[in-house]
Amino acid sequence: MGSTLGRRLPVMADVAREAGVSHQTVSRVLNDHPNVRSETRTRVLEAIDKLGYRRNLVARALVTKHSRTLGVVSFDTTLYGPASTVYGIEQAARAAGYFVSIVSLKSIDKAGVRDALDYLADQGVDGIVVVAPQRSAAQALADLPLGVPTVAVEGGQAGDVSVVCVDQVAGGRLATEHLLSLGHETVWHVSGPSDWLEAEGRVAGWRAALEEAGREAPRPLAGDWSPRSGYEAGRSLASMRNVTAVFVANDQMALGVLRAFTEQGVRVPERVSVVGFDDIPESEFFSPPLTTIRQDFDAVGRHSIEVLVRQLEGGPQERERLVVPPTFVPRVSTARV
Amino acid sequence: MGSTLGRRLPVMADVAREAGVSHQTVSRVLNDHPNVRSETRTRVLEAIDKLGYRRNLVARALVTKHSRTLGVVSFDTTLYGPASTVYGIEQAARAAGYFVSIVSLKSIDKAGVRDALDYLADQGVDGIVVVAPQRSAAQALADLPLGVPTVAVEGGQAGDVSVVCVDQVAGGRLATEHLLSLGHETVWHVSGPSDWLEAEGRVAGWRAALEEAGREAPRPLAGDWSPRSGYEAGRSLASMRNVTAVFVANDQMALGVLRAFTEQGVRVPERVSVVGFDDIPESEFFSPPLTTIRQDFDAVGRHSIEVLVRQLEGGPQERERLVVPPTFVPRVSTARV
DNA sequence: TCAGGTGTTGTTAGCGTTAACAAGGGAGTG
DNA sequence: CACTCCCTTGTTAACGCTAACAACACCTGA
Repeated sequence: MGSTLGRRLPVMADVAREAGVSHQTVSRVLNDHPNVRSETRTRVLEAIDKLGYRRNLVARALVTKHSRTLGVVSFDTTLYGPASTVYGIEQAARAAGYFVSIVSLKSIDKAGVRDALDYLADQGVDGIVVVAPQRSAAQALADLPLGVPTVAVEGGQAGDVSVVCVDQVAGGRLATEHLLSLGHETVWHVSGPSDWLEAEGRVAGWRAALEEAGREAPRPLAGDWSPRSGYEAGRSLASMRNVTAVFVANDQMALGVLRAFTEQGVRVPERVSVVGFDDIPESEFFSPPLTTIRQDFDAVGRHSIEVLVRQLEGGPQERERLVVPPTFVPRVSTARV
Repeated sequence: MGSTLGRRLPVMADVAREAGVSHQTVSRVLNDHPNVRSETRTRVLEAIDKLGYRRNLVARALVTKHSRTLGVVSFDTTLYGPASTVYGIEQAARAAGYFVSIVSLKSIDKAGVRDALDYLADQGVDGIVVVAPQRSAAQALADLPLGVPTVAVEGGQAGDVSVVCVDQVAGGRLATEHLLSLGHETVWHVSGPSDWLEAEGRVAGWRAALEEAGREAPRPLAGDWSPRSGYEAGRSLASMRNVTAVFVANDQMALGVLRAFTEQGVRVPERVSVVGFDDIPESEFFSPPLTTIRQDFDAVGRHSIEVLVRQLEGGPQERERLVVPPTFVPRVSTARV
């Protein structure tokens, strides 16, 4: 209403004049200050409504020193994991009354992370969530003397900041133990890129489970998370007669493995069992439907905001470390020997 | 480093004092004003460096009335399409010197879109990109008298705002004509939810291609983009002996269709040919690899920012409409009858 | 020599809000 | 009835920056 097409937008003073009070009283009404007579409050609210006034958050931020904006630094939000995490972050942040400003990096070298952090700090964000799944990113974070409260997601033992992550080692164990329990002699592994903490954790869990069972760990095949790299690993594995069980570090690569097996006439799960990781929405409809380890990305996103907001509003506390457990999702790509 | 742990951050006046100039001169240096003696400039830059000064963008925004922040409203950024589009938007925006503030909606009713737009306008964004793939969202946009320059992505004929989109009708044609050219009598269709403009465009293209070839269009099966809905459609289709060609409105549903066919012993492409839409990274590794229609989401994102920035920096022009053509990606899920 | 331009710098006044303090009026208490 | 206290409101001063204008030095040409 009160459209005032070409004219300037109403400011607090305009509302004050309209309501016959001082601008400070308007401010009090807007900020739910207790000591305002209810009749006055009503009058102010009516004036606000009449003029179509909206408070200027930039001016507010200037004086309060809080922008109510959180920054998010992430790597390739096209991937399911980061996308879901960022989604969870955004939802939780908005629910907590914060805006979210995003920086998606294409490469995660130290300089990239540093730039992103500077960039966001310049903008005046109140806090930052860094989705730092690579060793280099976590490292960069650890080295940075940042003036803004920060939380790392999937960030390993990242220096002095709080961390929220999924227990990758437990996930790797879960997958491997499941395969061993089906009677497989040993379990092969297609890993993620070695620079990634998640990849490393899964390898560690896989290795630990094998060791505990007194089995030899075969040399892992390295992938890069892409279906293609899984496909290539799958071709290698298909040619080895002694492979009966494979733990693949994510579902996309598992898809590639399945494809390679299909092409080579290696039947899953009859001849080889396959376990993936992530539980992307597609895996249930792979051929065959993929047994996998589910990561609750949404929970990770939400928790990261909880930790950050607690830090923001509760003053400077010591850093936290929150671990979200993965869950086992049995489907049909695994079977007894 | 001038770390000044407990102390307040340096402001322009501090730099001015350090360099022995006025704060306005510091401002001039920072804004690349031409009329500054190079010796003075050097002195100021040294002072900035020494004090570790960073300009306060909030204060700057208050006086310039530009926040150099763009808002993005999107629906479920967990899906590959929106995620890729938003990624393209973010990259392009940052390259153009803008921050990006994101709002991901869970539901796209009119109220949701309106709230998101208000929310961003409050924050003081300079412009907004709305990824509005649903009729209701586009409608909401059309009805809103918004004070901020706005661009719609996939927004149909959205009222008075500029639109950037992929030519869905052409995509539907491409898929259907391909199948007809392989000698199929007719082409069945698994569509997206009817509220989605993209779904509607694909149906229209499919129908047009069939009509032009003088073929009867079978009743389309409605899905909701999810693999599961594709799976269910696939089960229906598998039971019909006269089905030889199916155009599925996205790759995820196509995966479900393939799965259902596999379960029912319907061989692809020997008995039925299947074409998808989107070209997600996984489709190349489906069983069989999926023939599909590729959407260049990245380009869409980039273009939307180009249009928006042009509008922002070039003053008020008339609205534009930019259409990105889809491309055909032949793989092995389609064959001659 | 002086008028007029040009390049460089400084001064002042906001931008729209909240914080801090001041002030006025009515109720409660001795 | 005087005094205090609290509730309500107003006044003034920041927040850190840019815009607009003023001022001064220097150079040019008549």
